[in-house]
Amino acid sequence: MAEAGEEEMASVEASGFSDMSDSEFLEFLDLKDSKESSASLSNPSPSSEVSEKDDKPISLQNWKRGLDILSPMERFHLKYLYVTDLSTQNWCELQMVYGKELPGFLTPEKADILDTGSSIHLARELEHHDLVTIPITTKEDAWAIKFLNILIMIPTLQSEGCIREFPVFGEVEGVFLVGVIDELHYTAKEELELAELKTRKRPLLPLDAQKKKDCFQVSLYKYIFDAMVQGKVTPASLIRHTKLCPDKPLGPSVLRHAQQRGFSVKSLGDLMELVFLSFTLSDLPVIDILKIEYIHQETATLLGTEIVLFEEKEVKGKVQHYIAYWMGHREPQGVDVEEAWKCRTCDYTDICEWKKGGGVLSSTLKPQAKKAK
DNA sequence: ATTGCTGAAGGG
Repeated sequence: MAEAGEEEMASVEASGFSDMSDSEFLEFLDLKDSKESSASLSNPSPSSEVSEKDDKPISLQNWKRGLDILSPMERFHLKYLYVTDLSTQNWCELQMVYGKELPGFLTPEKADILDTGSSIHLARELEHHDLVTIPITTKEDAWAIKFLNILIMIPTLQSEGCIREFPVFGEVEGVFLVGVIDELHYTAKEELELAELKTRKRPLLPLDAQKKKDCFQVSLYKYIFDAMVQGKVTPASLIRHTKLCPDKPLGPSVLRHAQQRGFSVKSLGDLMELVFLSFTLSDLPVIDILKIEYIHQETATLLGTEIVLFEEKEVKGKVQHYIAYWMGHREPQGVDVEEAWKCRTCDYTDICEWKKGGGVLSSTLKPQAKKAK
């Protein structure tokens, strides 16, 4: 697309996962699982290999499935969550679950609003730096690009004072979270400020519920970012959660690009170490200020600004509650009655079992959550 | 493959 000039920073974009839509696995009632389990139950061979090791024999895994229903993390085949998974969970947990089960199920009107929002964000990003498209084939390549972006962006923040679309990741309350910070910059008072832009279809201030969700989102970013600069996010933790292969060869286009940027790396593991060092040795502060700006999509008028008070214990408590669902320790919940107005604009209102049950999950919806031990 | 895999965020 565009080449990087001398002072210009080019953020790198990966391409190559375009076939993802094929894997729209609809495991709504997961009939397949019950079949498998009965088959493997009649084939018991547990005594010899029943161990607490990571490498459980396949038969044991199936056997376990039959007795115990999978947690949502397992059922959706997820190794990690996005920050926005948790913030949409804050809006309505059940809506988020339906969104995972029926991906791409949105009214055209809503999709339009989202698209407009994306375009505005992209335009802002392009004001700041160019994008370079790099073909990739593996997830290791994709993460390598993410790491290269970080390696370029940290010094840029320190020298130019502003970066956009900064990737963050780390373990939070036992689950690995991945996200992208809209903007980081230093203020006149040398404070590090996170700025999140939210665009709105109608020129109105957001409701409290909207603000609450957005505040939670930026709080999560700070939570993760701070952990990164404090050296708490290690390559080992990253590898354990994402199951990335640090020694798998990187694609030629990725290697070429890394060299172009002056990084003499040969593997993903090398890049991880560099990123870890860059985070811990760059004198990056923790985030001082969390700011959200709401603008009108059509006119770009500023509708309001929120400065978010970061309350670590509260954020932590919320995350624990949300993660409990993902780990299968509790059932998903819909909104409280006083927030039932949210159902009016929900795309899943017709099928929602919470709504039908008037505030309890009807038993027909899904497998019961796994009991907490 | 008796299996595997993930641009994140995009608003309400």
